[in-house]
Amino acid sequence: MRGESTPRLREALEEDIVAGHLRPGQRLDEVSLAARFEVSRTPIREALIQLAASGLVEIRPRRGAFVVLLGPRALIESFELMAEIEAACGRLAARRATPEDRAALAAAHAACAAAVADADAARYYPANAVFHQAIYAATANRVLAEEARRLQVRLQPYRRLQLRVPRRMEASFAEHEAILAALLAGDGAAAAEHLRAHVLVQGERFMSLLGALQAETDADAEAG
Amino acid sequence: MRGESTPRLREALEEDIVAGHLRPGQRLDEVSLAARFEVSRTPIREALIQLAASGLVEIRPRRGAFVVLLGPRALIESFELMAEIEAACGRLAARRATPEDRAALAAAHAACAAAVADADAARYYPANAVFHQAIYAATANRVLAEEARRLQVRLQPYRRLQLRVPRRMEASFAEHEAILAALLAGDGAAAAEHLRAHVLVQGERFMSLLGALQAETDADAEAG
DNA sequence: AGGGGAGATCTTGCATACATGATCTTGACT
DNA sequence: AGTCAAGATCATGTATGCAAGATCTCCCCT
Repeated sequence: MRGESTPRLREALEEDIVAGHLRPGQRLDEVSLAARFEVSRTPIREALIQLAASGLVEIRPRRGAFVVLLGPRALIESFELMAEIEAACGRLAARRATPEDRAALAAAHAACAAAVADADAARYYPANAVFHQAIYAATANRVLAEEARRLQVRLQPYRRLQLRVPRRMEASFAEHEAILAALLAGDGAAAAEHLRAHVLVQGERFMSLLGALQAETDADAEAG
Repeated sequence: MRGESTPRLREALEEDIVAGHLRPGQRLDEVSLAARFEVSRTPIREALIQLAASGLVEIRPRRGAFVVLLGPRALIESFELMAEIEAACGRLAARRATPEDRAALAAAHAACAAAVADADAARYYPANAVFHQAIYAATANRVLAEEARRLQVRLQPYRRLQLRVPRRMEASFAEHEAILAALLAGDGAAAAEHLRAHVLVQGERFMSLLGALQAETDADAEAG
């Protein structure tokens, strides 16, 4: 067997979780996964441990591994942390962005604009992620950028639901405009504030959506 | 063998690294560790993977595990990230600290004061860590607090060297006074600024210390 | 004498085996 | 009929075995 199957497994599982193929709360059985990927339990276990460390999976001793299901409180707190991290990125990026960084930011913003023009939400969300990653890169701080990226991945499974929030895409894009302007103007404080608000409002809208979905689910449960 | 040896191993290794028993850059041989802890390689491997995820260890494929040795650039970036995280903690803690949180902050500060009065650096540094953790706790955001704690642990092996910076303890304590005052006054912006500066200055002093030590080592190498 | 390469040795990465704790099933009792 | 307990069943946690890559050594060649 050629080596290095663990990284492949980790990426495949991460992809499945982030893409929503594996739902939050779902149990991840080592034996089934081993069968599915045609490897032994050992590399599966190692991949699961890594995913647990990155916050996508929770391992309960002797009980198994589960796709992390963030409760309302943990979700709020995670969005708050994300808001602070992104604000920090904005502060630093505004001061340090190189001409290349600025070009990348503008290009990512343009990609978002194209998606908005086509009202193509399925294209907007990846473009949005790229825009944010361009901000991380412009901080010239890889440790910070990596931290931001990890949090982004961790929240990805929940962001997907936002596709259902009406007119969220247009609102998000308008916020991006203000963020980009502040960044290009080198105004760190403004960029930080716009980013903080941008992420927090996402979190809030998401939470209210979650409440609506929960009510819906409860109603279904009663009806059924 | 009764189960659950991996968490114990992880903590023991983390302790050894943070306490400086295992030096940055040192190789961690699975077989030796297994012999030392009287377990098989399997739980050792799993503990190492977890430590790699928390940033204390680096695993190079097919090459083995090494205690992470942050280069100058990564160190600067890590301190910068820490400064931003702590600033965020300060902002939120100033607004949200409960009476219990305030009491804990005051108590931690008093412990620092006692160590300063006795000029006892060995006691000051743990007390300092407790003070900062009290700030994290006061944010009422466990996700953020956990993130801060993880970074604190990650930088711990390097902070130890600061014991050698002259009058650093007094300077640190003076900065704590300003931080505590802002927190108790509910002034989030001031608390954030004081904390950011506090951590950044730590990082800067640390880096210059590192430069001095490096020069010393080089001189020794030439002399030897 | 120094550098490079072939073979030996060692370590990691993965597979498999086994034991213990968790879960599920079944049956008895209230 | 419902509940609880004991046994069966199963999954996890750990140990051990094995193959392949990395490192080290030593010798040959320039």
